[in-house]
Amino acid sequence: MATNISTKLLYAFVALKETRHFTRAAERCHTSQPAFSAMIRKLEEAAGTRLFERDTRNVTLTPEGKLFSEVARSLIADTEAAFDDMADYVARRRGRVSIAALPSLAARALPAIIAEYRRLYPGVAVSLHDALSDQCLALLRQRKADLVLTAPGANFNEFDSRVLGSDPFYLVCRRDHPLAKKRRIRPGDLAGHEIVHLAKSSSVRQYADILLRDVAAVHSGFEVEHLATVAGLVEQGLGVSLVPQLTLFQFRLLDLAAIPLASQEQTRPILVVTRKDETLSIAAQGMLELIEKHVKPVEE
Amino acid sequence: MATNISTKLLYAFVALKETRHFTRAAERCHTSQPAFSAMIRKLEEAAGTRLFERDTRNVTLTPEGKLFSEVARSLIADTEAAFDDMADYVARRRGRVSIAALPSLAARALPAIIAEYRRLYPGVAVSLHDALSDQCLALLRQRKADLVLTAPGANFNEFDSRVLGSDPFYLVCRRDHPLAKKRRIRPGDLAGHEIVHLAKSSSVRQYADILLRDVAAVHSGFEVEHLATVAGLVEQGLGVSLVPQLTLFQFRLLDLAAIPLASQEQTRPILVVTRKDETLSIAAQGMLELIEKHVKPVEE
DNA sequence: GTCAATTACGTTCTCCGTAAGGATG
DNA sequence: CATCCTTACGGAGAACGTAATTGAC
Repeated sequence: MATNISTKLLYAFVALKETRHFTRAAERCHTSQPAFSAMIRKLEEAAGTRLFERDTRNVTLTPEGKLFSEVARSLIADTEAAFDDMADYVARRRGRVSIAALPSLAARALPAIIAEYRRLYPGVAVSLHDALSDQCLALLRQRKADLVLTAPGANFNEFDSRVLGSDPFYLVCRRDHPLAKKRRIRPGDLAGHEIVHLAKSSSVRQYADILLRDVAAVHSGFEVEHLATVAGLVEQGLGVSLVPQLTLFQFRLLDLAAIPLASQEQTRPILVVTRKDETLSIAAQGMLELIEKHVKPVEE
Repeated sequence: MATNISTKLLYAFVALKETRHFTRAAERCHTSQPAFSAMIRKLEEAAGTRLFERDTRNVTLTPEGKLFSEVARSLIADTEAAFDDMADYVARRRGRVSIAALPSLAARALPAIIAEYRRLYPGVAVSLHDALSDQCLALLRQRKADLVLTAPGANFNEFDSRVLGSDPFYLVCRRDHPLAKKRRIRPGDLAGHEIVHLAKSSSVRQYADILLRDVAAVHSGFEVEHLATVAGLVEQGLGVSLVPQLTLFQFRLLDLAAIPLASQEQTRPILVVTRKDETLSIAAQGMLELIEKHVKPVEE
């Protein structure tokens, strides 16, 4: 029933239709003339009727050949379009990639990566969501994001995740603060100091809380949403804060001191999270490679 | 460049997409599982990328596979539609055939043939033009007719023509006319009788003129367009006429006498005329076969 | 007699099926 | 350890190219 038709036969048909000459059509198809005859014969068998009327002198389309002629053109065009499209996606001349990332990553690390990506693959549409971890994962679940950059949290079993790098914590304080003179900070050093906190929903806060678990720090009473606000409060001497390296740009703007924590274990891992058992699109793979290229050197 | 893609590969793709299982998809394609794997591999090579992500447990579409999936469906559908259409034309479930014929043929012989054709092939659109010979040939030239039934005339070299049968001439007259008692008429018998003529543009007239070339017949002064008018005039005793057998029905309606001419050579050949070096459509071939089946027995 | 499509025929190559291999849960 | 996709391999059939044949002008 389902006769097997190959594009080769369609190309042969079009070549013969246009040349009206077996020998020349065979040349155009890079094949010998008898082989070409066989292809036409095979196509005619599939069609169930002669498509060309021919003798040794003339080759003309039959009425059925004329009917087939119109459709053959569009079959070829559609097939070529399909594979050309596919080649565009493979070459990242077309496509789409959507990233969701923590605000700290979205603001600082990602823009340069995205800029390079767009330079390499201008045809691919890139979208970026900056959101807190839970919302990033929700976007991933809803397929509104392909890649998520975040720090570890609860319920990551649902996804695939890989460590991209780790983001060490720093103490930030005024340059005239007593702790500003230290080269390294241990959590215990913070005992008795007022701490400006981010909201509990932020991943930075969750890691900071772990760091401060056994420390008698004084809560400043400030618990704000944005790092820029933390920076403003710290600059006014209203407290110090613990933030990851990737957010330091916010504090450097105000000429605050940033001192690394002594313990290297006290870092916030940065993960790339994807949906489980699903392949990244080629566009997204390219983005991931670029992210790894940029982030890895920062870590080591 | 032009990669050769066969429908077989597209069917394999769809089968695997729907079953998500190589072994079952292979069964659906009536092939062994390794052969099926090879087909998928070949399609992926043509696409330039993996279309399925698979391990021993799961088979899922890649993002590129999803893209291809949509287009594969329509490629298959278009190809099937093309060949199904062709099968319809071959089986004369669809198509078109246009006949142009002399009025005498169109009125009497053809309706029954066309009726049978429509019964056999109800899907084929049949059109019929009744016109004089020159106009029939003009329709053929303009491709508004596929088949012409007419009598020989000038400039038939432009076309292909075949004799279908021959239409012997009859004398028609009132039953009380002196000639009505004869069993056979020779042209000479008409000497002195008034003749009712068709217009000179008709093929009947042209053959009648040849028959009367050497006869001192009296022109009645009537030269009319339609056979029905000839019949009316003859019925009123205003003359006799010479007409081919196929037109006699017009005269029998009025209970007139019709006597065959003695000389069998004095017949009007009936030709089927087609365009030179062009194939008849399958629909038209069927019509021609039916015409030959009906006309041949009349002749012999 | 020449040009061109078809047929004949031997070779090559692709495709297929069986059987073994390997990965995964 | 059972499932199932892949690789290996040998054989069958298709496709191809060269050469001979047929046919039309």
